[in-house]
Amino acid sequence: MNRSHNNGQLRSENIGNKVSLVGWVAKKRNLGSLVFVDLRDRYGITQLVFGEELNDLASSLRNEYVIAVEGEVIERESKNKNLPTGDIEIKVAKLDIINTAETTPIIIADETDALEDTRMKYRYLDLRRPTMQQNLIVRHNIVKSIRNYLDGLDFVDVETPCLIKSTPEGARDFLVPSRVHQGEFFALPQSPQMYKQLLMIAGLERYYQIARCFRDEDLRADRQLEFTQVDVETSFLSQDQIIELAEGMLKKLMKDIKNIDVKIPFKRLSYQEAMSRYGSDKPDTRFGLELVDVNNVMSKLEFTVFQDVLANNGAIKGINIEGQAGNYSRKGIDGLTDFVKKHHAKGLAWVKVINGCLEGSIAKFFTEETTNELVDVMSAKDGDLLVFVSDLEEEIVCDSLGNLRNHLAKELNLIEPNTFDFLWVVDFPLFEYDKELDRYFAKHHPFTRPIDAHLDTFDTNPKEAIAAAYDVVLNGFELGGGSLRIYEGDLQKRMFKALGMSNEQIRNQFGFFVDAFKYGTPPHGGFALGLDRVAMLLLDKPSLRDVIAFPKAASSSDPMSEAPGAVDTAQLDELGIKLK
RNA sequence: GGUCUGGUGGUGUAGGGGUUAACAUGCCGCUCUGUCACAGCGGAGAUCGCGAGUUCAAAUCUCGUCCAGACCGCCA
Repeated sequence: MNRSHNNGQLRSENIGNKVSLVGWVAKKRNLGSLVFVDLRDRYGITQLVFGEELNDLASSLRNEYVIAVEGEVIERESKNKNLPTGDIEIKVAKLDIINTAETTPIIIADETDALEDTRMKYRYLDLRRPTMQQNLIVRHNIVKSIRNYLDGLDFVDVETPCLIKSTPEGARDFLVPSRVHQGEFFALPQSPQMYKQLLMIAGLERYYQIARCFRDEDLRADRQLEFTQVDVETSFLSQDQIIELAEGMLKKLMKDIKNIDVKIPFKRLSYQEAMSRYGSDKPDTRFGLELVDVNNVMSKLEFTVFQDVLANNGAIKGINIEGQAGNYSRKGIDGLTDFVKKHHAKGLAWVKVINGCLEGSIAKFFTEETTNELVDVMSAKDGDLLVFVSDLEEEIVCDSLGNLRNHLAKELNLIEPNTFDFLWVVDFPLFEYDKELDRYFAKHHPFTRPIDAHLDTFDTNPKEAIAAAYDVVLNGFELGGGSLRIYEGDLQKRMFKALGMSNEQIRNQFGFFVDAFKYGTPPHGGFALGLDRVAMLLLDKPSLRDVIAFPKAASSSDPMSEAPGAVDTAQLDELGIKLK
């Protein structure tokens, strides 16, 4: 198809040009013998005007017809300053209708009133909306910026396989049956973790990949079954050097995409500090509402609930919701209580500070002295609302208040738009204890290196062991993370043992990996960045679905293709699979 | 697996025991030479997600079921 220009291109300096354009009919305005058509393509909208001689044909146009026109660029009698091409229009001399279109189920415009459901079913029409195309283009530019950055630093893009061995640590694997080896399965990678480490053993030194990863877990607005990671691994670099590398990448990205200069180095918080101040290992640091430890003052109250909790090594923390005493009625506070209960808190105690005195659910337990102490420790003043959660498990206190923080920030509009607050969370625990299974699991993954100080003791004192692991957090979302890896074979074996694996299990699952470590493994480490989340945050979208071309719905299926679907028995027979 | 919310013309909503099922937009037709959310007039389009039940009567109440979304569990 010959086109001389695209639909976002023509300006008043083109007046008099003979042009040919193609695109979709976005809108027709029929004034009788005069017909206007907005012609849309990827690049924008150009107004076409049809005179009497083409009136019949132009009148037959419907929305979303694909057409080609030839004509002359003329100055508009009345200009539209909302449109880049609004000074001109095309006086059409020739109109070809290339294809017709039925009425679309959703309106093809930036603003659609269609619900998620309908948009997903007709995703190809949803993606025809300029705003969705813009999202995909920005995503492309993000990838381009990252590739440019890494290419400039000598990184090599290597593809790793999608059909791999299942290693059932962490999330559930997607399994793919093998036809040739009946009864055996490949797994889709949750990340290219072992392969990128093998590439370091191979001596590539600097690897990256825009890698598709798969996890068979339930979806959320910020979680998909398949997602894309910027996967990076390096040899011979320290933790600080890797963090600098990632910071440089993100700094360039923010400049390239948002034209924002972010300051490096980013803030750093230890895991401990993040949890105690924000109740989260991915805190949103764009606003205050920090958690305050109030064990001391609360222990002085004649309040049995708190006394019981403290007597049994529990925790009490509070948040000062500044200036909001007047804005939260009993009912409003009930709403907050329901919210923390969803996160397993048993309740929400509260007091309002009014004229230096306390009012509210636990006010009667305070003396003048303890009131002053509380006001002091919470940095409270008149008009503040103080809320508290107590529990035997500190984790529940932190988690519920951490979530309440985010909830309050939204409810009270505390977040300044277009702010990007990057932060590293470091010094993660190496292990996580599972109460039900009564054993330790790797918090990150089993290849994560303990910090040097804990190399001797991580397996004898797993509770205290700290990992050389780091997460980068943006606005309350975990963008990515990484670690230094274990590069000594015997250390890796000790790690597997600490995770409760027998020699046989190690052999079966990680034999090839352990073997590789024997032949000169360099110190290495890296990180991975969730590309979809980066795109979501930079585009300020509430869901990953807005930045993935063909995402899955929350029900783990695709409303458009209706995948997953049943397969016929011949296919199953070939695979040796019988359904129950 | 669990909790909550929702499902009504193509799309988005209102209605919550008796209605001609309302509104907006979209769609179709007619009129119109300066529109750009064109305007004016006319019109078509809904077995109210599905299945049972209660009732003289169900979009409306009850139960079940399916679908969608948010959240919890799960998940880096």
